[in-house]
Amino acid sequence: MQPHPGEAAIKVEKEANDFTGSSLASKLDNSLQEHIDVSSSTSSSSSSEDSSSETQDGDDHTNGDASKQLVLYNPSANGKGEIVPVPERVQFKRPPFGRYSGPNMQSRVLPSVGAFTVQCANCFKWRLIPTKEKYEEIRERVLENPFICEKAREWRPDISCDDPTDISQDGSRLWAIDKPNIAQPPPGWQRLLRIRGEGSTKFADVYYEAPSGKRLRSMVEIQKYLMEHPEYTNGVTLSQFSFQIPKPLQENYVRKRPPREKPSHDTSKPLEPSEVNPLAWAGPDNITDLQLGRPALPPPALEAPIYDHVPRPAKQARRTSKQMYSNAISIEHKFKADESSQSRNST
DNA sequence: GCCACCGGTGGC
DNA sequence: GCCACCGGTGGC
Repeated sequence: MQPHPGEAAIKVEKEANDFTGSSLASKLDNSLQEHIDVSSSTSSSSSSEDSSSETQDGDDHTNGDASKQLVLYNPSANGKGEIVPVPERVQFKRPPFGRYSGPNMQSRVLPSVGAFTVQCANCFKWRLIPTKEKYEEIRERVLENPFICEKAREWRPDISCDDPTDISQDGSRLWAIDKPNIAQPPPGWQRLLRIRGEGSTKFADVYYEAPSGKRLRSMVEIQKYLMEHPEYTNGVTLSQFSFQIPKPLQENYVRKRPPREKPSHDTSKPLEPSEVNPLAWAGPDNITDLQLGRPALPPPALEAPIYDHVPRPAKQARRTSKQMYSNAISIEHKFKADESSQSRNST
């Protein structure tokens, strides 16, 4: 398969009302959505906003009621007012598979999150956020304090809702919806998001890098670390950490878990025809919850489900007796977002 | 030996 | 289905 070269990415989007505290969700009926845009590789000069006809969907109202959305953006060098979406298209040659691409593949996979974007609550256009820090700051309060274009004046003096969107979901990137209101990491700490490759069992991983450089991957580890390092604990509390990961818009980006072992092979209840829903077969379950308020993406997503049996050659021996379902998509892109490389330059 | 990354489980 | 957690492993 050979997806289009310049389109390793996709936009991801979905309601954010599924983050744990559903309380929040309920309170904002206009689901906010954040997006994470991971630049993938490949060509395409993803100009910041090709409002080309391609997929005119990310821009404006990606979602009728989407009010705020965030996308991850890698500020690369500039980070000032200049917004270069997807700066580093690390020309990595798409490793066959993640890290198994051989010794010389530059740095593993791809860096990381390509851009941080937030959708204006008023005009619905996307505004690239210059730095991860700024993005985190905005994200921390999106719910109570929706983002609007005017706020971008902080780094782009003349920006307004009249300006075209900074970036559109043109299929050149992978988009993911971030969770709202995630606390900013404590001073000295970094919250890192690593996007996994397509077909993995999870979309991403969050790590916190402590002031000491130690990386922690769960609340349990954080807690333990804090206890063992009182020197970094000044006012740091667990509430400042969140391991919530964004959701990819691309359906099937993440491999689904096979149904759990049914305990009792239940045959007791014959299915009613209606339950079977003979028509259902046609319904690829994509689309489902991402109603973008528009016809659906021209889907790069459609090329996803390819059931070839090449489940990422990883730790093969690791399988239990369950089967291996693999809908490993032949991924075209193996990117990895990486914020760790981001330098702060906002303030 | 370390660690980044991936897989998978258990609980809800 | 999602989330939290963490074991294992390959690569360095």
